[in-house]
Amino acid sequence: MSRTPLHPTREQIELPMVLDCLSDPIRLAIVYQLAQQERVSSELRCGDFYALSGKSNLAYHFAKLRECGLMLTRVAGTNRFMRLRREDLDARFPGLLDAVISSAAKDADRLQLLSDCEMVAADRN
Amino acid sequence: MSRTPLHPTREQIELPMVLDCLSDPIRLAIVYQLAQQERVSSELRCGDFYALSGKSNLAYHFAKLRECGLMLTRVAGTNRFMRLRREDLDARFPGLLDAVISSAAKDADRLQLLSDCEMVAADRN
DNA sequence: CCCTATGTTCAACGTTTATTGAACTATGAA
DNA sequence: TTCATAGTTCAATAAACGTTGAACATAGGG
Repeated sequence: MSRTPLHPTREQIELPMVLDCLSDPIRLAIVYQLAQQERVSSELRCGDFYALSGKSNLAYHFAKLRECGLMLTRVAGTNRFMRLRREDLDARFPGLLDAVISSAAKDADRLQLLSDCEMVAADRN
Repeated sequence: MSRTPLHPTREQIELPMVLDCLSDPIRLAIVYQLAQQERVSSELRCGDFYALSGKSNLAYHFAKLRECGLMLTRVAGTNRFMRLRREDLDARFPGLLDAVISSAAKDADRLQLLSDCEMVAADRN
């Protein structure tokens, strides 16, 4: 396991890659949940998303989210804590992330977004 | 040639499909150019985009843009006039289209966006 | 030390995607 | 009618994508 995964610099974040990353339902759900978590200013672990897919598939999506600059991974022991790159994204593409998040919230029932209770349930597991 | 291509209703427009559509550089350039054209409240023909790719490839991208609900095609003689579905998109995903357009404008040099002169040049051809 | 928990990496697979050129359709003009 | 123009459709190709399970790496707890 590499110590700290590579992330692009703020200027290296590209619009098409970000949009492509957000276009996958699982990745959109991950980003959405990370955005919800921002309000409590804490991070989430990979295992918090097992309700969405298997861990190997999640690792694949996490890598995509990191490579395109949407999220940041911090290694702590055997855990990886992740959070949105809110400041970088707002600087590069003002209003974009919020528009996507609130659009996703409007369609929460169509998109397989994890509710808070599902998150807690996955957490208990 | 079918008389009028099928378009999804406003409610059928899905966020992941829209984001995926916008994630392709050619389609993003098309949408960007259509957004510029909104200011003059006129439409654009398929041939106005020949600078971006060949016409068969453009027809493929136009179909994608229609199917995901981003644009509308009106048949007039041998021409097809296209415009953004601004009202529907703003109703479904408030602020999203504008955020994408202005983000694209900021990165105009990285993204292969057609400038106005290139549009005119392609038009003369 | 061994065992478990947490994630990543790899190979394999089937699917979808973007791109190309050729064939086709339909309209309008001469 | 004939010809040119504007776009679509089709078939073929190569590349990228998402998903799966097995193997691997690493850290912490007994």
